[in-house]
Amino acid sequence: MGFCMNYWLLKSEPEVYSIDDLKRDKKTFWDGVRNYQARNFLRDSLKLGDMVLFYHSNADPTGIAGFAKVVKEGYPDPTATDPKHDHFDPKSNPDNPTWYGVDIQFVKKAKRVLPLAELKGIAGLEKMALLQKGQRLSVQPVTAKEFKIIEGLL
DNA sequence: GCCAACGTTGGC
DNA sequence: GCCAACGTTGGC
Repeated sequence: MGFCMNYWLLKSEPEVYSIDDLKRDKKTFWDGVRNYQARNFLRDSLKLGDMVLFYHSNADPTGIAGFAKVVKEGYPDPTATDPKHDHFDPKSNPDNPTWYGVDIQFVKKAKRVLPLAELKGIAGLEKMALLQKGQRLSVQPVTAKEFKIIEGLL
């Protein structure tokens, strides 16, 4: 760890699950991702100790609300095969899981939500995945440089 | 609530 | 394999 730590951005609608919910729970299973590209990151790329920017989408304001870290690497998402669950996927097979999640732990709340509109104007973030046109992925890589710029503002 | 940008589905 | 129709995401 440390050596090859990576950084990520996870989006959540705060009305569904906010940074305050994570603060209360201390730790949560990041479930419900049903997009293959995001799934690949969760299953293959998020590693123990990686840092996470917790992003509030569909919110007022939308933006970076806090920090978390990965405390358990990808494992199958049981909500995908639970017919009673909102995130049930009738096509997924419990013997060959399609959908994965990770456990994240609360690190800290941002002093203030850093709004998307403000991120767009910060030097050094021009290439950030979040700011690229049409970027809707709910799990995105962040570079060390981008992470440090944002950390320095919060 | 609107709608652009994507992703997925399914007929052919 | 193409692509139109449909569903979802998410900023505004």
